[in-house]
Amino acid sequence: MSDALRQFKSEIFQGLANPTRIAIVELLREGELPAGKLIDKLGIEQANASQHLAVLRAKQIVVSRKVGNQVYYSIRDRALIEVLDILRRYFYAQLNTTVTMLKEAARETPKSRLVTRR
Amino acid sequence: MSDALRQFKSEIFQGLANPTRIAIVELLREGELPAGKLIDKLGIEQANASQHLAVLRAKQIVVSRKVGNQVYYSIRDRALIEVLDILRRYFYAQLNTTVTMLKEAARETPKSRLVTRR
DNA sequence: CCACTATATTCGTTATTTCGAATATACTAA
DNA sequence: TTAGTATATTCGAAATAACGAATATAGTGG
Repeated sequence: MSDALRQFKSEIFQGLANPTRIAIVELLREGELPAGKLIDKLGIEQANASQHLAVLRAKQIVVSRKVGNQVYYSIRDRALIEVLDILRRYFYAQLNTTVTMLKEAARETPKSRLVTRR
Repeated sequence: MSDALRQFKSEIFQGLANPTRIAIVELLREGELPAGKLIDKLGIEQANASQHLAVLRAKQIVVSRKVGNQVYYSIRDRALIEVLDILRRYFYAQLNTTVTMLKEAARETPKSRLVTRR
């Protein structure tokens, strides 16, 4: 695969590599919202929200349009929602795996060993 | 959605937010490889590759198993490959959009204006 | 034991990200 | 014009990431 494509992918990931920005994308899942609404729901500083929105714009994850005084944001491509959905499933799959492993470990290992081991 | 899930997602994205690490994941797409093979194909410093592998392990993106002298890496969950595929399609979709927009702009705007604008 | 190979970790440096505070810009309404 | 609201940008500090050089660890075969 080309370097350009790898670069592009890593920039998308970088754009989403922050819990606040994920929250923003998820708030936009149902459609566009003005920046002010986002700030209210996120409960963070206005400047900070605006900075995160700038990152999302720079990485082409969202687009904005101005309406009078306000700026409406929306997700540029539904593919990104799909990505988040995949990761949600992935998260729960991993959770199950972890829990299963813990249960097995508990069954196989006498309690006394659990305490003193290593 | 829960904070924990958002945190988890952002950590996955952080894990993939680097072209070298994307290259690693793509090299592992067809199955496991020992670290040495990865280093050869990536053409980077051994220490650097090992550091990136440590990040991928920490974010639970890959798993490793030791066989004698070597450490074999593989992708923990195919879902991540799916994510990369979605982004590949997304990349080309965006490319098309951009090209189309450039073409339209060129048609609508006389050449003289393209030079002097702003 | 020693020497060798494969991989990981630590360290120091430089670059990037994140945040809040302050400031700037753009729009509306009077 | 001025005042007010919505949003963006700049600045400086603290935290985090990335890299190569050096070193450490674990495994294999004499």
